[in-house]
Amino acid sequence: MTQTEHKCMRTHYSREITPELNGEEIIIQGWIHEIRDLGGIVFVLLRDRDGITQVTAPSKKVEGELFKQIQGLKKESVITVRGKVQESPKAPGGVEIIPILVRVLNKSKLPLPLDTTEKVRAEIDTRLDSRFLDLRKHNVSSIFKIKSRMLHSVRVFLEKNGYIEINTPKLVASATEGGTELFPITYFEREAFLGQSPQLYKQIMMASGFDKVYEIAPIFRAEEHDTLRHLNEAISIDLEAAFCNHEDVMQILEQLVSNALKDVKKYCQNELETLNIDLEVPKTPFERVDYDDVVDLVNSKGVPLRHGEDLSRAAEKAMGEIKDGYYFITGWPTDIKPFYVMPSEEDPAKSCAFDLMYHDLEISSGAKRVHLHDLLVEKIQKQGLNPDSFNRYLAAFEYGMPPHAGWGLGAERFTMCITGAQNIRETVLFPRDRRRLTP
RNA sequence: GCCCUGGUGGUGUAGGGGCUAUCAUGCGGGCCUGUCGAGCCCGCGACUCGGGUUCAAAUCCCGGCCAGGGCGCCA
Repeated sequence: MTQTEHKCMRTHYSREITPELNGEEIIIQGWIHEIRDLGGIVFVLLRDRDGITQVTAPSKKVEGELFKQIQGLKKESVITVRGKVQESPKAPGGVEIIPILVRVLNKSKLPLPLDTTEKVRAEIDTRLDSRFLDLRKHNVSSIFKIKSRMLHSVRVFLEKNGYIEINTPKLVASATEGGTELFPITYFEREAFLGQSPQLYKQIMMASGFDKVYEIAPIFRAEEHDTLRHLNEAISIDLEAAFCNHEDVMQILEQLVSNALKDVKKYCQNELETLNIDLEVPKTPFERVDYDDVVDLVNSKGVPLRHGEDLSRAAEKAMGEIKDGYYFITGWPTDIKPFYVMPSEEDPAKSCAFDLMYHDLEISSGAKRVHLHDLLVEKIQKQGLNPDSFNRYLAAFEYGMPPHAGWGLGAERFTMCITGAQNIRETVLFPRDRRRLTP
């Protein structure tokens, strides 16, 4: 094989081959999905990233050497096929390729660690071990094409709305932010940690004059949770806006969600079809449910929830039974929210924090932040944390910090909502959970 | 971290003190000119690891590891 044969010679993807191309000579490239050798005629199903094309080799129409070569092909080998498009009602999709030349670019080891045709379903663990093979299945790759489009849509939407994309450090010194467990790492002669959230950094950016910022980046949480909706490494879509309150950023959030769904519906028709999903684009504004009412609603379902408690899993499920689609929970008690959340002016026991829910899943939480230095110090102390370890953060509040608000949206959880995935691991190429660190 | 369940060919499973360990798919070989979960024939390939009970353990008991489900935790 010469060097030039390595470059992409493909003229068409499977999806582009229509009966109108009848008689044309084309080149397709991909993997051998299946071979059906009937003796005098061989069917080779060639799979590329969007679809499958049938290559049909009748012994009468295909010369002896080539016919023999085709009979000897193996599953999941990578091949290039030059051939003539043949319109045929007997072929899947009404078209097939009569081969003129077949070149094997690389063979696959057999047997395969999992069945790419899904005659035998593999478990998620087996699939993740051989993720590259798992992703050859269109129903698996569709999830990631949708995730890609969603993230693209989010970026376009935020840029259009004047947001500046920022990058904050993932190697951090402080473990004093409170809350979640952090992953400790060695930073030369010191201990450092992997960032749990860009929260403090994006707030510091509010004192920079950028006004509106967002970041799409990984967050790391060392919690030993082992559920279908938690990861130890996830992608967070974070946003912070100055001269805004919680109502303003809730509006941005609901518009962003609705817009992303609209774009996915528009640009991912094939993927949605593959996944058998009829995507509904929700109308804005989303319903707002006050925390006080949530307590009553949950209790009315027979699930115990005391005022002042965070939602248990049972409480979330109860809400999922009552509410459909996307909705906000507002008016959270100040006591169960972090120090940087602004208490409500009318009733300081209530906060300006909100969660965005989809059925029984929390996909985003945000708030109007505390922008007053002294109040922030007071709140840090109240939570049993040491203000000294927040020096660099607090300094930003001493030289003209505007009022601001923001939120974080879990990219994987949002992808679950769009694709209907029941396991968050389905929405990450290489998930990191309590047990899995490879591949 | 807690509770429950499980670990059998490459994959997905049946069985549950003594069997030649079930079936499907796969893989290898053969037949077959319209397959599309192709079909038919022949063959290949497995009891998670360590200890214990027993004449005998894949099966029962204990522990490890791993997995599935649920919960907790998740500023």
